[in-house]
Amino acid sequence: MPPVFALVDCNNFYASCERVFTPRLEGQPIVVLSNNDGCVVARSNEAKALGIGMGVPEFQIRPLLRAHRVRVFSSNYRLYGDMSQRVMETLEQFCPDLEVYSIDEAFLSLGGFAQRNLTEYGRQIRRTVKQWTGLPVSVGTAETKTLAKIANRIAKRTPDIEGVCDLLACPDRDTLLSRVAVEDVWGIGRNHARVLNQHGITTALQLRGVDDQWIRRRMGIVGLRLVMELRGISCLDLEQCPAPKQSLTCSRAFGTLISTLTEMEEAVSVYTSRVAEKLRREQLAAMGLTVCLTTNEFKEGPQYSNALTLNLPIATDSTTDLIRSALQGIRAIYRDGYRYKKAGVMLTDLVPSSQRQADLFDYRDREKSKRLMSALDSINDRWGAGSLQYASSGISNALKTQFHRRSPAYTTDWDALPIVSA
DNA sequence: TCTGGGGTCCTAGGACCC
DNA sequence: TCTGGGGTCCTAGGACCC
Repeated sequence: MPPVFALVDCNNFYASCERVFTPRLEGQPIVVLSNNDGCVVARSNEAKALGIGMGVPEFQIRPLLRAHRVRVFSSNYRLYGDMSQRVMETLEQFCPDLEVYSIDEAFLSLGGFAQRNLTEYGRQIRRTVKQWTGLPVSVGTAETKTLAKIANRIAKRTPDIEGVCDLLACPDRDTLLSRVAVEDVWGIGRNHARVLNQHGITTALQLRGVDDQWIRRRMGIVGLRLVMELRGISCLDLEQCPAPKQSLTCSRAFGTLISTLTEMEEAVSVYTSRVAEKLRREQLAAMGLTVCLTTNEFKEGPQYSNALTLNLPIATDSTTDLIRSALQGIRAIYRDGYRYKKAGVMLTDLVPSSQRQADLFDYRDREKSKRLMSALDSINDRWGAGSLQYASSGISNALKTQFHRRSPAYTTDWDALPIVSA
């Protein structure tokens, strides 16, 4: 049975999530900003039409935002995460073979649905997701994941096909591929696009026709696989059970610059607590910990950035242990005389927490630590992140990430339920 | 004044071993 | 004093994704 993939992708996901709970914003330009209200991370179609680019710093487009009365939101990841889960649960009803590829997209394996009219099936998916979650999605189908991505892109950009494109049923595939720029192909980033353009390859159609040896030399095995996928030979399978995580990170830019070790220690302590929570949620323990810090690269003045990796004596998921190591690390690389913009903590060499190796010299009471951590997690889960925290995390507000324009947690907080009035 | 955060995979080169 | 080839593992850096 030849493979058939569908890619279902939410349109302008974060912006659409905001709109679901504020329907009068339908037709209005919306943007959603990153942490600290720094950059644009999502745009409604109306905002895109104003020429607002992805990743643009907010302060650069402030006059434009004001002139066109663009609605601006800080990012609200709890809301988006919850909405994402609802979309995925809806998709599962249509096809149990589903790979959640990112927060706003999923691949479905429709090999067994080949006799069906896939365009019609896609429309049904689209209608149902819209009805059950309020979110608009686009559907692209083809015989490989890479082509399904392209089909989805076509579905989004062609107004008269109602958000669904089945490339298998398109008689003029070559024409369609000739209209897709090579940098818009999944897996082609800025650098590869530049090299390909230099060799006269500017469209997906041209990329499909390149010489195997040439692409292997230029872009390695990844490039060759990509070209095969464009030719309709499936090389990327559906990955239903996500591979266990290899690393977990918490890093943030500060609300304001930091220039004391005490503040830096507080920040690192907070970030370590966050990443330790993630670690326990994944039921993993870490054997490696990396701390890093950096000054503001966009600013004049002395620059410094550094990172240090520590090997932990035993695999651990205890916030206490991890903070101790992280502080040791940050003290080693901290230098006076700089104004720091950002710091981060990464956990590596992750192992399942159930099969942690016991250490001969590990005399601490593991059970006690486990009970402490689960108490900590349930309190913070119930009362909000950071309700209970370590003294080393301090109480200073300077470090707080800023979200001046955040929408309520409509779906995950009883106090923030939207109010319907007659 | 103001520029995000969190991941994965591949490759080349060096160290080391037999 | 001369001299080979192959394998594995690790790391850093580059490229990509959302």
